[in-house]
Amino acid sequence: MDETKELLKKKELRVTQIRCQVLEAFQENEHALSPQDLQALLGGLDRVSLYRTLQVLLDKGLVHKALEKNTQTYYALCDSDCSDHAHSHQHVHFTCESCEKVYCLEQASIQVDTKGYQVHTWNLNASGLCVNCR
Amino acid sequence: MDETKELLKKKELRVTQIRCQVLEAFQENEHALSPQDLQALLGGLDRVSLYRTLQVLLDKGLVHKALEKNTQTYYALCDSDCSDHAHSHQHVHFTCESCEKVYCLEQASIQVDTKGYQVHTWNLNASGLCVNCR
DNA sequence: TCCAATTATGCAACATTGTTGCAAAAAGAA
DNA sequence: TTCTTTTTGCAACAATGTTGCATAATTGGA
Repeated sequence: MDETKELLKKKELRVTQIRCQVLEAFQENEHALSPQDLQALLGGLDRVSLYRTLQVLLDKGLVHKALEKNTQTYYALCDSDCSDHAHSHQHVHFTCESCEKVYCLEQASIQVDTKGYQVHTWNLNASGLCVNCR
Repeated sequence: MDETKELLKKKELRVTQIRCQVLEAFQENEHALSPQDLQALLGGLDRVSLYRTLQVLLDKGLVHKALEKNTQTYYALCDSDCSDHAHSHQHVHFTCESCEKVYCLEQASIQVDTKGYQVHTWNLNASGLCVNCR
């Protein structure tokens, strides 16, 4: 059985074409994707269905919002241990200044000191040159 | 002379009502403001003029983009040493989960390790409880 | 395999955010 | 004040995202 089908069934979601297509697009691209990227990649699929698909994948913890940049929202696959609604935390998202792609660096580490503000979650947006462009 | 007028003259910008109003709004609020916040605070000013005003203040290094969140962009005043176009870097932006305000923590410090990606600039978005809400 | 119940999709219409062109108004200098 | 330059405000447009609803697809059970 397809990997995407298993992912969906594990989350008690119906297996539909658009959900498989979207998940496959994420699996085939190491960088984060916006709805606009997905429309370009997958051909002329319905905007509304795409937004609703992303919302479902968000709700079930299959993807997370990587970055909002220039009125576009970028999404990336979650790690397998990402539980519903408690995700999108402690991520480093990296935007390459050369190829403009957004990468989700799950393994990065960080130390913060925030002067009296009680931090629950954080999200680091870095930019520079990615592994391919440097 | 008003503080806002001095700020504008220092940057060789004309002193206009909307620019003073916007700068004063930032000075009177310790948290970051979106165009929508500014419209609410300052009454029914023209949307286009507001966007153009923010763009000018951005270009001249008087404000920077603090955060894009839920299709809204939040802006905050720059420090006095913020030079044109070379700003919005190395900031920590903190969203309070209780009052929803976005704060710009200029003084925070951070240490990052980003596995082979060459970081030029970064921007940390943290959330939790702010000084007033905790 | 077919049926029925449930869920998802696609379309139209709408809402919000942001942009562009251009004429009228305001700011600054002489 | 007067003239030049810049800014504002309006209209129209563009892009992103949302809602309602009828149609189509998925899934579990006969």
